[in-house]
Order: sequence, then C-alpha cells, then structure tokens
Amino acid sequence: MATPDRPGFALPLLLLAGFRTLVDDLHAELARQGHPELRPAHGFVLQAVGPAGTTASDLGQRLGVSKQAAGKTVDRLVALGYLERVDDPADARRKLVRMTEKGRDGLRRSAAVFDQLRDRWTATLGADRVAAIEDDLRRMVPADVFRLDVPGWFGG
Amino acid sequence: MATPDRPGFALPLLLLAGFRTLVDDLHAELARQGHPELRPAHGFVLQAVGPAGTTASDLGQRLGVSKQAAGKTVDRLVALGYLERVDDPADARRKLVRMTEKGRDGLRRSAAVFDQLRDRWTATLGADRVAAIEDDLRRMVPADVFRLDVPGWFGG
DNA sequence: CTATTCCGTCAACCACGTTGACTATCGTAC
DNA sequence: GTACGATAGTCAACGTGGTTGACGGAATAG
Repeated sequence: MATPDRPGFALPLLLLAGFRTLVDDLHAELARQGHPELRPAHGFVLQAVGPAGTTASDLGQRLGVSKQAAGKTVDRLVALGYLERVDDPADARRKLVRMTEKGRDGLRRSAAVFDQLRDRWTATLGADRVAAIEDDLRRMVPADVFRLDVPGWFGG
Repeated sequence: MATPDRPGFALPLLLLAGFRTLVDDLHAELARQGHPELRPAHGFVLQAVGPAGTTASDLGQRLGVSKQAAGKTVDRLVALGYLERVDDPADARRKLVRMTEKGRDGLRRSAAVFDQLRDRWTATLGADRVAAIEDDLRRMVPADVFRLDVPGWFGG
C-alpha cells in the first residue's frame, strides 16, 4: 500500500504540499509587507467580501459555512482592522460587511505576491507546465468544491 | 489583480481544490466502507504512527506539532478505536502508541481508495499528465513541508 | 393585520492547535 | 549512592475556526 508501484498517497499529499508551499510563502511575504496577522483563511474571506461588501449570511453561503461561523470570522477581521460593519439603511436587519483600506491593501498585496509566486513556478517549470497543471486540476475539480466564485476575482 | 490576464489566485486555489476533491471523495468512500468517523487529519496521524507504533512526543515531531497537540489527537483516535496506548516495559515514562486492527483496516482502505481515485484521474487525464503533475509538484515543494516522511509509506 | 421568512446574535459545544507548568522517570556525573 | 539535568506524559488556560439550536427584531406575503 502506497509503495512506489502502488501510488497511494503521493498525489493528494503533493497537492496539499503544493498548496501549503504557496500559502506559506505568501504569508511570509505578507508579514514582511506589514500584514503579519493575516492568516490563510482570511484571504478567502476578504475575497468573498469583495469590493462591494456583503452580509454575514451571504458570506457564509459563499464560503460554505454557517452564518454564525462567518459572523465570528468577521468579528476577528473587524478587530484586526480589515473589515468594518455598517448598518444597512434600506434594511434594519442587515449589517453590511465592507473592506477597510487596510483590507483592500492586504488583498492587493496578496494578489501581487501570488502573481510573483506563480512567476517563480513558471520560471522553474515553464509556462506550459504551469498552465497544464491548472488545466488538469480544473478538469478534475467539480464546480461546487468552491462555492466561492466571485466573478472577476479568480480569473475563471 | 487576479483577473484573467493576471493569474493571481488560480493556481493555489486549484491546488487546494484538487486536494479537497480527492480527500472528500476518499472520506465519502471510507464512510461507505465502515469508517464514517475518520477525518482528513486522522489519515496523516495513522500514517505517522506507522506499523511499528511510536510515542506521543515522537508523533508530534513527525507531524510538526507540539507533543500536547499530538497527545490530544491520540486521545481522540483511542476513543474512536483506531489507536491504543500501552506502557513501554523498557521505560516507565513512555507510553507506546500503536494501531489497533481497526486502525490498520482504515489505513489499508485509505490506501486502496486513493489508488482507485488516482486511477480515476488517470482515466480522465492520462497517466502521463498525472505523473507530470506529481513530478512538477515534487520539484516545487521544499523537502521540509512534510516532516511526515515515514519511509516506505509515501512512495518517495 | 397576521403569519412567515430572513438577519444577526447568543450560548454551548467540538476539533485542533498553542504555551506554560508540573510530575515521574531515566541517565549520567560525581 | 546520590544528586541533577534531560525527557515523556499530562493538566490547565487559551485562541481559532467550525457546528447546532434558540431567540428577538425587521421585512414581507397573504
């Protein structure tokens, strides 16, 4: 089991390791650029909030977690200064969750650093190999694995 | 940022999605085969315990977490019947952590299901593409991302 | 006007991780 | 032989990221 002739764990382990490598590198660089408190999960949350803002319930749906979990995550990001809550004038039940300037800065830097990291992969593997990995993964990943498909944010 | 012409988040997101796809499929199948309580993290722990058994401190080192965290994880897996603790006759401080027959069964089935899933990827993408993904990832992942390299268990 | 649905929140709980402190034991140096 | 430092396991407190259930207030469908 999981010996060289029976491939076993290699593929999933490598996918996870590849992801972790990218994310570890990202956060090391983000810490250097003034965002040491940004954790891996926060990036997805900021992406899901988006430039237009959203509500906690909607955020939960986009991230595939309960509205309560989304609310607690927003609490933490508000405490860290990345998000703010404002009352919705049109609906007194709702509280809009919006990015602060610090949030926008973190997201901008994340995207820039990810681009650099992808460039590093391209330099080592070649553009066609990186594109092939992305193509192949796209073919194997069912659409609903990421309920988080904010249009225009993931290049897909 | 992260628009189609600036690749941004696509690669890391796809790596994570690929991993999640495989792991979700694995656990759906494991649940069907009598292991509904096995969670993603447990597979790594059982791998790290290995056929020979180990101690909580050593386990923590292999998994890259504190000995306390490893101990708590062992507690849960003991409660679920996958691991057992036995006193080390040679050293009264130590408590050997060993797999039960249920643990061995879960690990065997995990490896078998992963093999099947890899076959499914091979059927869709072709053997050379899957091998290319694994090759490329191996080249990009630093050796220390997985402190968990039990010889003979990961085919690498 | 009323019934229902929706939004945010509170509370309790679980999984998984951290640090710090503590006991018991082992190995060694004296 | 004993004293001492290193090691193994555990306990407590805490943080983060999730869950479910319950609840009050606001919007909306009838």
